[in-house]
Amino acid sequence: MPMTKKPTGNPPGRPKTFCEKQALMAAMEVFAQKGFEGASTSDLVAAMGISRPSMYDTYGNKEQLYIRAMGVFNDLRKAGVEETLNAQPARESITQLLRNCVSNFTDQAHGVCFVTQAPLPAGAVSEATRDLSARRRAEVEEAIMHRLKRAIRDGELSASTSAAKLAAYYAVIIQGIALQAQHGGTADQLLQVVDVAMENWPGH
Amino acid sequence: MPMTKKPTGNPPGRPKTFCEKQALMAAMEVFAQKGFEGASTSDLVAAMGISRPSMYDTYGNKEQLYIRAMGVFNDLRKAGVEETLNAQPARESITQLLRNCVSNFTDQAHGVCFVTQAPLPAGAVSEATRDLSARRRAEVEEAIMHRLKRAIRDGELSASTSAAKLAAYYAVIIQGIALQAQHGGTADQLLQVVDVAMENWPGH
DNA sequence: AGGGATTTATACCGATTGGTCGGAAACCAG
DNA sequence: CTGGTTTCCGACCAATCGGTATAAATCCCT
Repeated sequence: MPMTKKPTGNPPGRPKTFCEKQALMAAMEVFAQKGFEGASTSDLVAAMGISRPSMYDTYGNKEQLYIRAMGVFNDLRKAGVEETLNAQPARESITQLLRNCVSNFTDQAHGVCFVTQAPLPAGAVSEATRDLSARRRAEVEEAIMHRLKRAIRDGELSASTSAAKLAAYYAVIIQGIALQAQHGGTADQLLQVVDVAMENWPGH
Repeated sequence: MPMTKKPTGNPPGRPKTFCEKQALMAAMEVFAQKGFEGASTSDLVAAMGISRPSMYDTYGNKEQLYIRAMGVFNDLRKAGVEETLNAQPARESITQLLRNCVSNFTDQAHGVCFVTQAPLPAGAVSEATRDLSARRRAEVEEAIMHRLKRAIRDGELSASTSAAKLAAYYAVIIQGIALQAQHGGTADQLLQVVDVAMENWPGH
């Protein structure tokens, strides 16, 4: 009986020399700071530590890489938002959410272009990607709305409160904070804005 | 006595065949809709109806053209804001200002990139231009603050009101409305946000 | 008519963009 | 070893970017 080598179970072919998820995180940071058009493929592959053809082999093209990166960004963001929203009573948790936005968005290293970036330059990206971007961005507003509805069910807010209106309001505040932070607004200034914004919590 | 022709008073050389201000308005619209990087020189000269060298001869380069266009945009905007702010009592005029922002920013043709555009891509533009952009953008907040201070002097608002904090708050609301509008928010939704935002006018 | 001044626009520049080709290199199974 | 399969990456591609050189065209004034 001839001896046969035990199969390793490894996939055939030359193995990858980099971690796909790790490279994706690096790409996400570049996109988050420079935006879709501002991030060149050269920027991206340099940050990812791989060659340009490797990027194209692995992720397809720049737009698909952006979609993946945006997915990671929004997954992380959504998880953080929901954790914040559920850690305390409604009013306190939303206050904390806004404060977290201030510190995140005024943190140079954070990168906020996935939040502020305009409808990805109309011609530069497919319509499907723009839709996806809009849908994912709306998740934060939805999370706030769900939290408000729960607060109404729990009796924290009166049943006459419009959760949708209030959620849209806080979403606008968050976007405004993000934009103002990118334009040079300081954390101190924006925390005061948060105070003002929370003064009209239903029931004074 | 020889007859001498009467001088026309016109400048020497071939006369311009286009109106500088008109071309500048066209450039402003392109920048307002596409942003600095998104607007290529080809886009610009096409909209301006002139050749590329004419643009460079007249305005210098793309960045200086942007500065001029931003100047026009902010002059017009500031004038409109101040007119709105002074037409009525403080609370009503600020309500109107926010509503005007909603209709302007949700109007496809208006173009809002001078408002939302991030700190002009760090490398693409000189530091001086970024500073100028930040300074001019702050004018709206200043106009609101002056209006609030006047309201305090006039007794419309209590002397304990912080005009600076409140102005920063409304500025954030405006930026948030601009961004949300660019991301697909409708006028109806944003008008409701304006209602909520105005509910915390000092003194209920 | 002719000289000086200025604007015109075609045609071009080097640099950078997103994207690809094709061969060398590294793994598997037999 | 051999052949099949996959990844790796230097070199290249056409297109576009912001910006310019050049020469014809058009005006003023004498």
